[in-house]
Amino acid sequence: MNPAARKQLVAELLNNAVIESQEELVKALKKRGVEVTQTTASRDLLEIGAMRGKDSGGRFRYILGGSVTRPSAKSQNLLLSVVASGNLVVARTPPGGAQLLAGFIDSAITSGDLRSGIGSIAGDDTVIVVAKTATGGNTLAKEITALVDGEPLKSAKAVKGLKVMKAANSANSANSANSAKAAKKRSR
Amino acid sequence: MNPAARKQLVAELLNNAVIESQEELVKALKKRGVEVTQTTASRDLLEIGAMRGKDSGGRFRYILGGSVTRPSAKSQNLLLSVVASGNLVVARTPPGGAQLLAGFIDSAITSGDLRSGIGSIAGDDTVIVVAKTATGGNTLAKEITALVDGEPLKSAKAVKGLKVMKAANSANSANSANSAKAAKKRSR
DNA sequence: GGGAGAATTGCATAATTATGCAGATTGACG
DNA sequence: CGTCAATCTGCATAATTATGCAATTCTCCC
Repeated sequence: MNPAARKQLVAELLNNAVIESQEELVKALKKRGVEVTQTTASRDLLEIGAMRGKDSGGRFRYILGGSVTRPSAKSQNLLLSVVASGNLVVARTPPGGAQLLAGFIDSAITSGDLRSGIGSIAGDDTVIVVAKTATGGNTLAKEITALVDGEPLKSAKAVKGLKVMKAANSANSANSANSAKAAKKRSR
Repeated sequence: MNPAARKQLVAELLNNAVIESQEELVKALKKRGVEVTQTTASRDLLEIGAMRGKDSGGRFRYILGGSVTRPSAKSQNLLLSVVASGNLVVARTPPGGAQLLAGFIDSAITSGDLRSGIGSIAGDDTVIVVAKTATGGNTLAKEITALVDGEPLKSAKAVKGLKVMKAANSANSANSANSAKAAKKRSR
């Protein structure tokens, strides 16, 4: 059997069965009439981008990972998804991109480009934006999407009396410490 | 150093640097004042669901896995309490464990295991999870509890007011202070 | 305070995976 | 057909990772 076809078979096996080790892969291949050693199994797995880890059941397993690379440039794919619920919007970013997006959103709020938002708080890859009204999440989500997509939402009218939300006045001490850390990172 | 905090640090390292081997992880941790052996590094990586493979450049690399692999939150006592308020859920973890739990929750949301949640945000020992519907906090709290641990945790009960997060007791406060100090050293 | 039991960690080592090297196989070309 | 170059494969072994076990530390709880 030629190597390309064998790799294809390995990929199918990984998707349709639990392969816990290379020795197990060797056996699975043998059962299908393909005899190779652990050496070749190792090479095949590396070449098709398989990865090994433990699944939810605590067992080892090889899987075919997607892209191994993590985005480092946060300019293009900064906003991965936007979902609204009630007065909140949850925006997703690549790991580490939340602070940047939050700053962008805060800036838009201050400038009046995001009229229905009153502030945001960022973690590592998630930003929560608070809408002005109790049911304003949907509208806000659309505004954020449009804004990041480059739609000009320009408005010279500043929102009055609104301020970037800080959790420092929260009743919870631990949470305020967390938020303080996040806020510090957002210096601009 | 607290194991949960160390695991969070490991997760950050994996996201922000190329870690090619466990020995390299040991060195990276040492540079940040955390001294452990390869044994502990191996266990940490398995418990946070890291996987090893080759990236596009042909180098080995550990990454945090996606849907197939997930952290064993239960065995780590990662989830201390869950309370709901309106469309929000507040989950508490040991100091430094919030990022880890949030990753676990986000993974569950992405994979569809947490259907009533849309996203989470983490501080140091607190995670806020947003429910899909305006009153979905209660349901979400139950789902989170069931997901992390087959049986309900102690006092995983929803409350109505916003004063849901009780301040940590004295012992925990000390730990939180230490953890906050450690967190300050971390770059992100 | 102090004892019981759980959790954490490192050592030594088992288990597993990766790789240098040499031989085998294939395909192109004169 | 013979030769060369490239690819593929397995063996032996290096490199790396996982784990049993005992020692230590932490957590309750009385």
